[in-house]
Amino acid sequence: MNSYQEAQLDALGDSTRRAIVNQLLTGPMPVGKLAERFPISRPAISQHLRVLKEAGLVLDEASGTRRLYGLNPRAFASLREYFDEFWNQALAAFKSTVEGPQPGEEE
Amino acid sequence: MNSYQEAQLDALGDSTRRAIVNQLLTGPMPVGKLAERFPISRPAISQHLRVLKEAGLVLDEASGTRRLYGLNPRAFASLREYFDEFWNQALAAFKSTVEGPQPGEEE
DNA sequence: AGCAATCGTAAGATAGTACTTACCGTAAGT
DNA sequence: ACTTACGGTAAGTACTATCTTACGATTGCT
Repeated sequence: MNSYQEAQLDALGDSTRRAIVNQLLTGPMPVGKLAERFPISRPAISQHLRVLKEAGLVLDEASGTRRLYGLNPRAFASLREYFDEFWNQALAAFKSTVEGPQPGEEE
Repeated sequence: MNSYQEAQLDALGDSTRRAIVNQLLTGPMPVGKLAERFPISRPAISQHLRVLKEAGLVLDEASGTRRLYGLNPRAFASLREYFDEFWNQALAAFKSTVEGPQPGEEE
């Protein structure tokens, strides 16, 4: 029900950002190191990281001239709960269909 | 790890499609009825439904001249498991950071 | 202080995606 | 058979987001 998931799902709607997140699964990483593993430029990675950060999916920490980015476990716990709840409701909606579909209900 | 989630997250990366999914949470609905509740045209809804269907998030069933669309509970169960697994790994990556961050590990 | 390394941001170009209008096919009703 | 209702598809347009290049700011090193 929360509106946080809106931004999170928007952020995960891009395959490059999902790849970044997967890369961070091995542990925090500075921007440059991260960009080396992708065929796109470092600023592009930086922009993606901003989106992920605004969505709360990643956390950043300055470390000298570098900046480490890592996953935010709480965000993924939140998403898990979201789909847990969603699955329950979807199942209920589905079952009510099988038992008695009322397609032509008026507004 | 499955590639199914790729298409599913792509599909859920659009706010209109998320709104459609939320609408279907109350039960299956024909396309026209669904389109009435949105400020965009029926073909637009139809196109969104195609994306959702290809991602396996919704199921459709012909009913006379109408076509009922409903949520696919299995897809959301799959997403829930995905984030469950993901959360575990993210947590592990996060903990290993706190205990001993190795930022300058060479490629 | 000067230099090198790392990263964020701005501006512009490119590509992708969503939307509309128009059209066609199919099913039900008269 | 004709008409109406419903929905999918095609083509074209508009918008949004992604990417690149260029620049500036901050930190650490000598």
